[in-house]
Amino acid sequence: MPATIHDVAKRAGVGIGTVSSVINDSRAVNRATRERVLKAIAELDYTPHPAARRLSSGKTFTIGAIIPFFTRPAAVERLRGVMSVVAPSAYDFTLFSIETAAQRAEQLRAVPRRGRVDGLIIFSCPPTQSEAERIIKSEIPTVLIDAYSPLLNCIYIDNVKGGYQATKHLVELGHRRIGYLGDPLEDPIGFFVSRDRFRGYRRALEEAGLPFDPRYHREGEHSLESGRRMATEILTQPDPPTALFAFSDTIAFGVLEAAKDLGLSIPDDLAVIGFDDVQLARLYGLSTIRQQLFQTGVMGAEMLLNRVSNPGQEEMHVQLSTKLVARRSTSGE
Amino acid sequence: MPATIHDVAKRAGVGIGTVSSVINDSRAVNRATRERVLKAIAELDYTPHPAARRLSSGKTFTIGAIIPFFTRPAAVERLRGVMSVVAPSAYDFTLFSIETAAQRAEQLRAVPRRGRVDGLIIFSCPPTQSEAERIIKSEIPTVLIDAYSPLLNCIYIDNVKGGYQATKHLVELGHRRIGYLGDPLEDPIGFFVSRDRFRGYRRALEEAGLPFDPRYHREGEHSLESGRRMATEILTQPDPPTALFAFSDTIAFGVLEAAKDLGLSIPDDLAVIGFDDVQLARLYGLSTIRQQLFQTGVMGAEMLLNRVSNPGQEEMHVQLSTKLVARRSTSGE
DNA sequence: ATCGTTCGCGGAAACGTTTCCCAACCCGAT
DNA sequence: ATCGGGTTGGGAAACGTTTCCGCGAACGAT
Repeated sequence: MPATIHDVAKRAGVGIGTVSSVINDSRAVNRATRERVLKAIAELDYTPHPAARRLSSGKTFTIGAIIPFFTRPAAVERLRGVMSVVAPSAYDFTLFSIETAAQRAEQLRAVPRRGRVDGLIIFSCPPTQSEAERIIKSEIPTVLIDAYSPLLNCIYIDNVKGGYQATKHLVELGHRRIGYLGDPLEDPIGFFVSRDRFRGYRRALEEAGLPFDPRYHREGEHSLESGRRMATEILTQPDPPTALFAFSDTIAFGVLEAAKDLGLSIPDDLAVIGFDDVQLARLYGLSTIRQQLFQTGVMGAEMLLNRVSNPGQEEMHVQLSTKLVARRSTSGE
Repeated sequence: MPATIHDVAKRAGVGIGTVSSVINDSRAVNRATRERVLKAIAELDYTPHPAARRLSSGKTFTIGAIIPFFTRPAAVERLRGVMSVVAPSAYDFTLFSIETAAQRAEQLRAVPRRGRVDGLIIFSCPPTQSEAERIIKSEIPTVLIDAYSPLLNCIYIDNVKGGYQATKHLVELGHRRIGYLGDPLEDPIGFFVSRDRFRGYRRALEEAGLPFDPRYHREGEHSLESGRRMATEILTQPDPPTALFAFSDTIAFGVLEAAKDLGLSIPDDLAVIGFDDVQLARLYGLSTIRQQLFQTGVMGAEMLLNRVSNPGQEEMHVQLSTKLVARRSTSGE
C-alpha cells in the first residue's frame, strides 16, 4: 500500500535510477529534476523500504551491541555514551541482551554474520580465540568495551591495577584485615573482571606483608542484596575485617546497608571502597575506583563508526586509566 | 561469500523451496529429505540473509522501542521488563532514543512505517492526535507504556492520584508547608506526568484547606543535581517548607543530599517523599509512591507480541495502581 | 557544420529470500 | 489397468531497492 520508488518515479516523470540518485546523492541530478523528485516524495510520503535497501546495497544501516546485564549501572552508563554517538548517526541500534552462558554463546555465534549488523560493540565479554576468529572472518567491524582481545579493537582498563589501588588505599589507612566481596572469580559468562580485581587485591596485601585470609573473601551474585548478604556474613564472624573492597559500587552500597544493620559506623568501624564511580557514589560519599564509563562508550562508538566507514584499519587497543577517589566511606572526610 | 539458500539446495540435492520449508517449517517435508537439508545447512554454516527474508516475507522480525532518556532509573527498569520478554523471543530489539523535542517528532514520524518494525513500544510520550492516527494507519501494533492515548493500547498509571497520595501522606503527618519539586509542567517533549502529579498535589492541599504557595514550587531538569539545587533554593528562603514531594526518586535523592548539606535532619526537620520506588529507595529509606516498573515492561511487551501474532484485536487500556510506601524519610521509622 | 566531451538520466539486472502454482509420485480402491 | 486423493518437492515470480551500462542531448572547440 505505501508508495514505492516506482510510484515516485512515475509521478515525477523520471526513471527509478534518478529517484535513487536523489535519495542517496549518489550521482549528479539536474536541479529542476531533483526538485520534481523531492516534490513527488513529499506528496506520496515516501520512505525507501529498509529491507529492500539493505538487500540491494548489502549494508544493514544497523549497529549492534551485545551487552550482558545491561541494566547494571555501569553498563547503562557505557550504553548512554554509545547512544550519544549512534543515535544522531544514520544507523539504527539493536540491543542483544545476555543473561546466561547459553545466551552468551548464542549471541556471539549468531550476531556477527553477514547481513545482521554493519558494526558490533561487545561489552564485557572477552571472546574466546575461536569466537574472535569468527568475528574477524565475518569482516564486521567490532569493538570490545571493558574486555580485551589481542585480535580485536578494544577499550579496557587494567582491573588488576584497579584492585590494587583500592586495596592499597585501605592498607595505607592502616587496615590489616581487609576483605574482598565480588562476583565469582570463575564466571560462566566468561567475565575475568572479578578475577583480575581479586589479583590486584592479593598483590596489594602481599606487598604490605598481610596474609590472605579466605574467611575475608566472598563471591556471589552481582546485586545490592547479595552485597548486603555477603557483608553481613563476613562481618558477623569472629575477628571480622575492618575494611572491605567491593567489586562494584552496587555491591558496596549493599555493604553500607549491612553496616547500618549491624550498627557499624562508617568509616570508623568499617571502611568501604567500591569500583566504577557511578553517579550515586559521589552522593553517598562512597570511596571508589573511577573508570570513565560514559566516555568509554563514546570512544567505542566513535571508533566503530569510523571503522565502518573506513574498513581495513589496523586494530587498536586502548587502555584507559583508573583513579582512586577517596570519600567519606574510607577517609572520614 | 557466505552460503545462500541455493548452495544449500544444491548440496542437499533438493530445490530451494524445500530448503525454505525446512527452515520455516512451512510445509511438510519427508523425514529423510529434511535430514539431508539440515546436514547441508550445518556443513555450510548457513543462515538465511535477514534482509532477503524481510523483503520477501514482509516482516521485519524486529520490535522497536522509542524511549526518552532511557538511562533514567525508571526507564531502565521498564526496559528490563521489556527485554525479559523480547530477548527470548524470535524478535530483534531496536532502541530509538529521544533526548530532544526534535528527536521526539522525528522518531514518532519515522519509526511507525512499513518495513521498519513489526511492533512498537513507546515509553512516556503520549502521541498527538495526528501522530496516533498515523500509527494506526501504519497498521503496526503499538503499545504505549507510561502514557495514555484513547486510540492506542496503553499501560499507564493515574499520576494525579499518585501525586495526591504522596501529598496526602505528608498532610496526614501534620505538615502544613509542603513543596513540590518536579520536571517542568509544560514539557517540550510532551510529558504530562509532572503536570498530573502537580495536580494531585494541588488537590490534596486544597482538600486539607492548605493554600498553594508558589514559593514552594520549583521546576527544573530531571536529575539528582537539579533536585539538590531546587531543594537548596526552596529550603533557604524564609518560612521554608517542612515537607517536600519530589517528582521522582532521583530528584528526591537530590533533596536528601541538600538536606544533609543544610544540616536538616530527616524526617524531623524535613520530610521527603519521592515517586517510582526504584531499588535504591528501599535501601535509603526513601518514602515513595510505588509503580510496578518491571512488571509494566513485561506486560507491555507481552501485549505487543500477542498483537503482532494476532492482529486486529481491540485496543486495551490498562491502568495500574500506585501505592504509598512509607519509609524513614517521612515517618521516622 | 563536425567532432569529442561532459552531463543527465532510463531501466535491466541483481540482491536472497518466501510463496505458491504445478507436477510427479505413491497407494488404495474400483 | 485405471482413477482419485494425498503427499512431496521443484522452481518461477515477487518483494523494492541499488548499481551500472549505455544512450541522447548539450556544449565547446575547431
